[in-house]
Amino acid sequence: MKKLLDLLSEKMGEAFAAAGYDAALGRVTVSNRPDLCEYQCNGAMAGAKQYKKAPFMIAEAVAEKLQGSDTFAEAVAAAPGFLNLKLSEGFLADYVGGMERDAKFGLDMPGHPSKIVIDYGGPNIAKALHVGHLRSAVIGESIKRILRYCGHEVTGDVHLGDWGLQMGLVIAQLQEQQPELVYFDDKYTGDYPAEAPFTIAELEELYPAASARSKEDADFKARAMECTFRIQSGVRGYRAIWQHILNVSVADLKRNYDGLNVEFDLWKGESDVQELIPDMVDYMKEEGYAYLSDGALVVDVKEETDTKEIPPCMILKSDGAALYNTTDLATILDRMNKLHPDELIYVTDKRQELYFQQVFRCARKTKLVTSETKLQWIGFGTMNGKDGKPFKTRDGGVMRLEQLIQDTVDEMHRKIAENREISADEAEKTARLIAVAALKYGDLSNQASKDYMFDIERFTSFEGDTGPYILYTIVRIKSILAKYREQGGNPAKTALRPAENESEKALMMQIAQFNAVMAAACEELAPHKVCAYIYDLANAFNHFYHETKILGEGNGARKSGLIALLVLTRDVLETCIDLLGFSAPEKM
RNA sequence: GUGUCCGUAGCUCAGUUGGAUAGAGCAACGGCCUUCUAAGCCGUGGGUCGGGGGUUCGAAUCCCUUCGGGCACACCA
Repeated sequence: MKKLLDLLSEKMGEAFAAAGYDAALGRVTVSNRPDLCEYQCNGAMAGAKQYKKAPFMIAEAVAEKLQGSDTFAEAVAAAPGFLNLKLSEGFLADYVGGMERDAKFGLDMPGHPSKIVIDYGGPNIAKALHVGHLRSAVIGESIKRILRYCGHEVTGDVHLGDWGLQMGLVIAQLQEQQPELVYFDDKYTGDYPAEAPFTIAELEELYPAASARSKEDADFKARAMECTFRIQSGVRGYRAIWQHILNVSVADLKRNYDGLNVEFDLWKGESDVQELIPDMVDYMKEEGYAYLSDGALVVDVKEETDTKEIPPCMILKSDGAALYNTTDLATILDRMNKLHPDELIYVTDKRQELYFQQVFRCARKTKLVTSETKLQWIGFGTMNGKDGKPFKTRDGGVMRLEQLIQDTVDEMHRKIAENREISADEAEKTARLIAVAALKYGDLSNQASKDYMFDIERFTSFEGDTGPYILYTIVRIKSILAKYREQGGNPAKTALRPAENESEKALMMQIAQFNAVMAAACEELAPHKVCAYIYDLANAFNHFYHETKILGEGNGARKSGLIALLVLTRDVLETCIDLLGFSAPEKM
């Protein structure tokens, strides 16, 4: 379906043309003066100079052409040259009715869907997820869902940090604590146990201990590097223990991401592309892209138009070792070979902007990607505490993500329990659902690129622009529909009718924005636009709800029309929150 | 130093890509439940859009300048 504003602009353009002016002037926007009109067109003012006429004259002439229109119930010229518009209720009902019958509420699917790989999450194995991982997961997941909803073919990859010195450190520390483990016996030739010799909790203890120790104990650091070398050169005991670490970590990561409704299609990591590196490096050398600079192998990525110095992209360190860039480039190569994507999207901390600029330029220059491949990077800001500085625990440490979620669930649980009577089991489930909504909405309602302030009090509040408020609105609708069914009604057999009061019309107009908002959110990879939209929609609904008796409506046809509007509102809201990555309970 | 992003109500944030009187929420104050969830709704107060110039019929939005802050600037990821 055409977007409502495009449709209105077309009609307006026809009126401009009929009055002898350029149809392109007929662009219609939502009114910024709701007291005066519903929609407006400012084209008369824009065209005044071109036609050397007073804008008001143009507006009047155009308004004249719109009299008797079946689209606009009202079209009047206002000084100095605005065209103030009100929609015909019948036209609006037809439009919204069209949405109702469409599986995607009037959102057009692309002629050629894009094949997209989105890289987000980026956890390290053997380390607990912390609050820094929250944004990548939440934003990436939402963007993935939005792109998918808009008709693209999207693959989400978690891109594990499962290679390098961090692995060696963990294993060196384990060897220190349990030297008797069979994995460390070079003479052992039998099978290794299927069961890991540690739990996730024990595993998470190893890295901090090893990291601290390596800073003061040179011998230990040397052993860690030796361990790293052994894993990387495939010594079987070390590979076996590494595999255990991977398995135990991934199982725990899945559990954590599950709790946040975050799902990855691929659980690939840095380790998966290591074997591609030697050939890739050779290729870059042979083709003359890479050269030695201060001992390191680099590819120049400067461009004429740069306003600042862009350092070259480093491929190998001066000691010949690969680094993050190398792995990321090899990953691009791997994805291009296996998935043939049209587009690659990365969701990372915004501090990595320059880094990704280098990697992208390098990938393009060295033809790892085609000239058509779209490379997009989305940098997100820091989650700050109430003091405006990066979020920390009370004692200044890094908070585990699990803890943050649990705190939010507890807070939610407390609020639910004090206001409503529900069973303990129900309360726990509902608290978790609302907590996830509170966290995600609190994050996603901000522009991703900006820092934002994490405030558990505010996010878990049922008042204002919050996740819980959105859920509450949905639950309210569900509650009415449930009662309607109890009374013998069937919401599926209802039909929309033209609005009969202002708040009902306002609700319908808000619903009608859906496809435009979704297209913009998809185009700009901007979940916060979906948040802003459902907040407006929830407000429009609550206003309508307050003014309109629904179940008490005596006129059967009208009641049926109202129920149909409720169903549509609920469906649009639930579709949107699903794209944000959370869901609503039946009751709360 | 270079580059980049940001500065909007006491606080947290929007601002439809240049339009009318700059909007929400929180906090404060006042009103609305015998009626579909009052976790709601309605209303009041609160602003030289960091400052200064410019472009334009018209600027929070575009350009210049200045102040203040965040971040990044090849062998970490």
